[in-house]
Amino acid sequence: MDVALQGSLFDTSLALGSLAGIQRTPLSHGAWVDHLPGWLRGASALFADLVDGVPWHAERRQMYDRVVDVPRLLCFYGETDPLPHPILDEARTALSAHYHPELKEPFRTAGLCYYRDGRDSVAWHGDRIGRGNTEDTMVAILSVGAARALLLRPKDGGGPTVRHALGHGDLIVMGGSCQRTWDHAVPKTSKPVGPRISIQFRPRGVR
DNA sequence: GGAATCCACGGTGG
DNA sequence: TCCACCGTGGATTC
Repeated sequence: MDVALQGSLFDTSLALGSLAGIQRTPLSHGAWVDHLPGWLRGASALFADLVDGVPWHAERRQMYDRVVDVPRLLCFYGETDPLPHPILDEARTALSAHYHPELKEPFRTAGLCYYRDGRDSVAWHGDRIGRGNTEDTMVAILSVGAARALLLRPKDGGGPTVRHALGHGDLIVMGGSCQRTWDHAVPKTSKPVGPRISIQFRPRGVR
């Protein structure tokens, strides 16, 4: 029996739901985005464990005439690193199975980002794997904590910006040519917003 | 007048 | 070697 059917007694327990309700948004150039709000129930427990349990790195970066703080905290888990929470192993396994065989190899790495408040952000980019790599790669993102906007727009400028709200326990998967032909960003916001952690699963490493 | 968008800037890693 | 990448702040547009 699906735990989700057992009723309110377990509403706050940490568990993954079914992936059956994923909504796919087709984009131009053969890109697509899948969205499943509230995939992870009890996400507050995961958020709290990650805040305390992950060895977050603050990075600095040379940008023109000065060194600036990267506007988020980071931690990367390579394919041989144990993930910081068992539910993340479950998520990675479930996602690898669900997206097979379109996903040609399983999700292996996990990149974690901690957006402390509305001043934290990530600029427009596509997740490339290596230089000059033209192979399409799928990225699955689990988002916990405060809701933030994920913006997507085509790299060639030929189309409108697409906006997704990333809420507590939501799953977003970018696939097809998305990393090659589209950029995405989490912009800063002046609205008061709490902290958010994203967990990005990929088949192989990106820092 | 605040929010959203665009642009220029250049050292660096792959 | 060489070029795409990345964050900020000012200008511009609503």
